[in-house]
Amino acid sequence: MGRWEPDARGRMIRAAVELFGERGFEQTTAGHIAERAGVTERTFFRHFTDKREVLFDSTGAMDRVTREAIEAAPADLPPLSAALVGVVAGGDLLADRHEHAARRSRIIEVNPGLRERELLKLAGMVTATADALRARGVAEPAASLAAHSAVAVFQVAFAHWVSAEDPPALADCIEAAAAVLRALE
Amino acid sequence: MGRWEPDARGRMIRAAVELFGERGFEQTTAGHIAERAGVTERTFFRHFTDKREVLFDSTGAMDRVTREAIEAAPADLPPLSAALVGVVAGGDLLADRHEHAARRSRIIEVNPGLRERELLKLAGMVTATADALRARGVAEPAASLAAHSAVAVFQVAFAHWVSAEDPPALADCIEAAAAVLRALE
DNA sequence: AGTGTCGATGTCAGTCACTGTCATCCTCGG
DNA sequence: CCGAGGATGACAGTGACTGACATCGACACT
Repeated sequence: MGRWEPDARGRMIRAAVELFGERGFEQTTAGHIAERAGVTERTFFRHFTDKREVLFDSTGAMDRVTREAIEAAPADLPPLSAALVGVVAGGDLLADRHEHAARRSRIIEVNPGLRERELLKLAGMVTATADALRARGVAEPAASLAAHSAVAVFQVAFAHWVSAEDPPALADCIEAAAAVLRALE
Repeated sequence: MGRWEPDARGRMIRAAVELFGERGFEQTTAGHIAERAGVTERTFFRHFTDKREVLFDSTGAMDRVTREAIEAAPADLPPLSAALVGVVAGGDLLADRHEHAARRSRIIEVNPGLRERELLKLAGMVTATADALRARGVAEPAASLAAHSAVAVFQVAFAHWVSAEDPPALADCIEAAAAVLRALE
């Protein structure tokens, strides 16, 4: 690996979060981030496909965990329940970092471009969930609809969790939202 | 309005769809579109906030129609049903333009940036729907969840409708998807 | 030690999306 | 005939992102 300072990627992520918090996303250039991280702008773009992506580095892991949890769920669990098991497992990756999640959400919230990217990541979660459901034999369009519903539950629960002063358990937020969804007519 | 050729906006939209179809989105510069439309690049950006936006000019109208349909729906209709009335009404704006919708979708489908923008527009539809539901007295998080569900139904139904060789009625696709959603466990 | 491969980085030049600014030009009302 | 206003053209500038090429240092192999 490194003959230079190690963990260049991590340094860039931290630098970016700091700078976005200090001066805002748009006022921060890729060069600023690179400079604070002690690398070149070119290196920044070798690690992240775009300037936004630096805030979404862990979404791949969430997709994977979600998928695996659904695969591991009891075979007789109905589609929506299985999908919810998945998003709960994915949410667990954030559960103990409420502070960090809140700071990050505050940055994303105020920037349309970043919200757009977040939606793309959520769409990726929908795809992962639907794939995993199909792998258990759930047919279309039930798989996609269950996946969309579960991720919607996640979104609503996450938004509530993040904005809460006294952080409840994310899993509880998800369960509560799921209960409301099931009660819908 | 115009002392120059009228309908500059419409010309740019048509030019853009043509060029995106001919050479692809990324290979088409804003200058190309402007040139074919007989205007300046600067003028293009006066009409559209971004290069992508030229493909999403009618989404504002869909949001409005969706909102109005929900307002006009019977007061005793439960949240999800009311939301579905909304997206059906919104879908009606596209119902008789299957060919155009299909061509547009083909362009969007293959470009991550355009899919991202589409997701933002769908998120706008969720917001419009949730707002309209709250205006009828539906509380949170039920309003958001019903809105998300209805738009998910719309997405799934629209995707099926667009990819169908022999175009069925979009409203029927939506109803069918809604039935599957309600049968979920 | 000597050497060569290889992955990660630096350097540089270039394209294109997008913006601010200012002059210009119809179109309409007076 | 004249002035205000809206839309456009012309132009310069910033910043995101990319491609090509040189470099450096760890590691393996000899």
